[in-house]
Amino acid sequence: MTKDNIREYLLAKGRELVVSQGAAFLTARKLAEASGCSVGTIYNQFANMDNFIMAENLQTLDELAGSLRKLSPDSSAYKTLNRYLDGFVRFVLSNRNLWFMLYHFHLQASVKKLPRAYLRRLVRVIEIWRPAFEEVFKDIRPRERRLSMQVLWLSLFSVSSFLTTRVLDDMNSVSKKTICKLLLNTYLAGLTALKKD
Amino acid sequence: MTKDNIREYLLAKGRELVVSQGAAFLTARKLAEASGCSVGTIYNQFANMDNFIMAENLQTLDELAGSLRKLSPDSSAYKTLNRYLDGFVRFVLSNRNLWFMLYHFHLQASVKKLPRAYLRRLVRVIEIWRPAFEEVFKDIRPRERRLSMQVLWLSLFSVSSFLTTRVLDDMNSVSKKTICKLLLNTYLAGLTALKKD
DNA sequence: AATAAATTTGAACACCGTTCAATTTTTTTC
DNA sequence: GAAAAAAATTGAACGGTGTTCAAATTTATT
Repeated sequence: MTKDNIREYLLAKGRELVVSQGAAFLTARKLAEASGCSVGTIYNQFANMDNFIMAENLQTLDELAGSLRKLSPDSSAYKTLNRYLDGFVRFVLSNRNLWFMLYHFHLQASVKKLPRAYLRRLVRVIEIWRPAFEEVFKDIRPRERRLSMQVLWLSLFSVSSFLTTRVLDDMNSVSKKTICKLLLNTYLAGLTALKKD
Repeated sequence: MTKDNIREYLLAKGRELVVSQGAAFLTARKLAEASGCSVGTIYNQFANMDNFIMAENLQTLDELAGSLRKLSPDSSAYKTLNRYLDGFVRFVLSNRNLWFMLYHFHLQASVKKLPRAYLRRLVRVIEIWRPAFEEVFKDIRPRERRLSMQVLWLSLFSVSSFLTTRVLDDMNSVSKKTICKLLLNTYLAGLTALKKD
């Protein structure tokens, strides 16, 4: 822990805490203790804890993007979209605590305006889907296609908050992945049907 | 404020605070001051603040259900579904702070199991849509129809969290209502298309 | 070695939910 | 109506939270 990477060190330690103990465990004092410094040092690196959490969340979104980018295209653009969905669901389920924190903060902070950096990351994730999406719906007008894509992503992103919790287990007998696949493919089928008019 | 309706009085005052100042303003001490009692009295009526917030949320869900039930059917079941959506969006937008608290708590508490009373209210809202939904998709097998209905409701409910915030304003040029209508109708079109196979 | 700059520290502040012995109010009994 | 018993209310106190900032320490410069 040299002085030029304290920031990264704190982020790494904070990530550990969230992964192992949950987002609620991430407090200034606990982070300080885990990192072997005082609370003041944290506030030297980050304006406040919300900013720290935001920095963690940016990392999480970057990891998601990296994870999705690693996926190779399937035989059809349609199948590729499903592959991205699989990757998305898998990422959320294997990073439950991090994703929960992301969403929790998202909701908390979004009362005000969301930071540009955060919105940029969200857009970046959409951009990964876009080529496949555009190929499947190349005969839809760009404006509408763009909107449809955003609404689809918004739906999946919204529903993903429930993937980190037990709610869906109580309400439904099918798996979380099945729910997401049903949502995706019904929506895509709807777009396909509507474009024929 | 007689002793047999302290509970209701506290809930009413709490509601006022949330509506006018936001969910973050609802603390034990502020509620006590606004209600003209001490914090102890609140804890006499509610085991903890989470339970209090839950009680508020149950009220909110009941109000939503009441508001939807007031809507008369449209000329077709399909249009009726859209009417319910309108009512839902309108309710959320005109009760932003209450809905935000509902969702915020939902997420917070759902790390554990959600209370039966809460799940019952959610089911109650779905039940309002069901007749219209079943009429539109009467030739889908009951099992799949039920699942599709739940996934649709889950999507709308999830997305609704964003209706209370400014996120959608930043990402999109269209109105929030348009987004929800697009989601609903594309999904319904998808179901219609898929059932023909 | 002495000075200057930068960094780290952690007690202190104002909040938060929550508890519970002591007080006040209400009810019951005589 | 007075006295005793039961019930309800109170609010200081506890341990926790984010955050601040003067003082101590470390690092860099002269």
